[in-house]
Amino acid sequence: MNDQLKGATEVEPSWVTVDLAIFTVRSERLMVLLIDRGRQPYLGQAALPGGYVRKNETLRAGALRELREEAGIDGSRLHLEQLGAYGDPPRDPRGRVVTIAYLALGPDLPVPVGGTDAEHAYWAPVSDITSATVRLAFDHSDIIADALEEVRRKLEYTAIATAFCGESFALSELRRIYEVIWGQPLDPSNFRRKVLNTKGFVQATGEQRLPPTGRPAALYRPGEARLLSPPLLRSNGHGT
Amino acid sequence: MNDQLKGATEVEPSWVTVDLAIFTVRSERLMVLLIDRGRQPYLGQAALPGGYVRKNETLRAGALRELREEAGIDGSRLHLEQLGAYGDPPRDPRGRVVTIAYLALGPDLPVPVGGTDAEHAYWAPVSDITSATVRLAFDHSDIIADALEEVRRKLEYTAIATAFCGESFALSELRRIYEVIWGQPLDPSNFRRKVLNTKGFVQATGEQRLPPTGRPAALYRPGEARLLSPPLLRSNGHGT
DNA sequence: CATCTTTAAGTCAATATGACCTTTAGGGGT
DNA sequence: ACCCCTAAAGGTCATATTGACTTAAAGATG
Repeated sequence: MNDQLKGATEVEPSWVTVDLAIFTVRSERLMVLLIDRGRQPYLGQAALPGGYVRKNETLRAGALRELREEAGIDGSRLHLEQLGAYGDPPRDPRGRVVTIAYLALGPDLPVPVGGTDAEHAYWAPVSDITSATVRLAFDHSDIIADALEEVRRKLEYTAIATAFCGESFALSELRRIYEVIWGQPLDPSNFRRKVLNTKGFVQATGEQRLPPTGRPAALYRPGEARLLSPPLLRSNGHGT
Repeated sequence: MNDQLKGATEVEPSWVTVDLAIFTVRSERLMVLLIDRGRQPYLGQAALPGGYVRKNETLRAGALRELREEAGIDGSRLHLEQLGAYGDPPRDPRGRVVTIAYLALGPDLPVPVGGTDAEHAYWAPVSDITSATVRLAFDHSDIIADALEEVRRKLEYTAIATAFCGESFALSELRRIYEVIWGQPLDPSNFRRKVLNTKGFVQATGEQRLPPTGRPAALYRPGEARLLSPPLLRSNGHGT
């Protein structure tokens, strides 16, 4: 935004991209959408979907476009927030590349269809990346690690967990989101009490759903609250 | 990071800058460091310090350099974190400008000396900007508003408040930080109990300080904890 | 209609919080 | 020396929240 140094010798033009960490919960695991790169560098290696920001396009619009183009996902119903900028030292003779990472959260999304290119898009367990089982292109492993930390913390003091659920959901589904992402079981009764006592977290639809077995569950939809106060904390301390 | 679209018609080179929202507490008010712009655009108007990121320089290093060059502040003792990327639609024929905003927090810093250019640097009350009393260049008012929100929230669940204090401080000084930034009084006794019972928040130095009047205050230094759990919440709800 | 499973609701001790009060340790004035 | 003022330090107590646990309710199955 400032132009004080424009034209100074050390200044160079840059390329700005957006990369997307798209999270969902599938089969009891937190998954992230990956693509296999169809070109250099890192040809054939797994990476986050993303691409160059176009002229006259806001960063957010670019993220939404990539979401659609590379993952075949309509972003209008997803939670989408900016994670931050990653601008490691240049590795391309054409100039520096700075990527703006976006975090997208959605309900158990359909297996993505192939993107615009011949790139294969698929869900991978986040644990495979954080445990370094899968090695990603660029610094995408770092981005996913940051995204995971962000999600874990935000589950505590915001209502984003509902972004992983569909239009309506049972409290046990919402609780499963927490359990999967935090990697720890929660007491069903205490969770229910906490969620229902937090004004605006969820809103009863009045409908019910029959589980495969057991008592019918009341259904809820996301409430208007964005922040939870007091927050829903993990039992053991999460810091020092 | 991704190169899928490099060379496509809609892609353009960009200019990457860093802008700094440097906060401190002076005379019972939260202040932000501003400069009066010495060139176009927005000549003469107030703006955040910042500038172009140089070749082979990390974003963080660029922020630290600008901190030193434009504000005369040694950033090694400040809290410095990335706030996010701001990439409004291009307004410059040479291409898009994306700025990476950084948030810096420090103790009552000396009145900054003039920067490298003839630009005048000075502290301005944040309230003057959020109340639109002072109009800033670019979208810097938005950045400051976001920074303020970030700081207010982080006071709750992190130990960043100590970043506003010096090497050692009395609990009343730490409390004043909260009161000034949250804009609400806190019960001294309850605040003390909370801070001292939160392991790792502060650490007693064993020394004392004589206030202008009243009983000597024990001094503390920042603890090792980065996160507070449970958090130190504002009394009234802060969102719905 | 007994049983299984899951949701829903209740109990109770431990902990944390908010509001408020008392004591302590200085300095200043008389 | 003594009293008063101020702010720090420490304590009380009712209330709210949490964690661990128990009990009741509503379906499906055989």
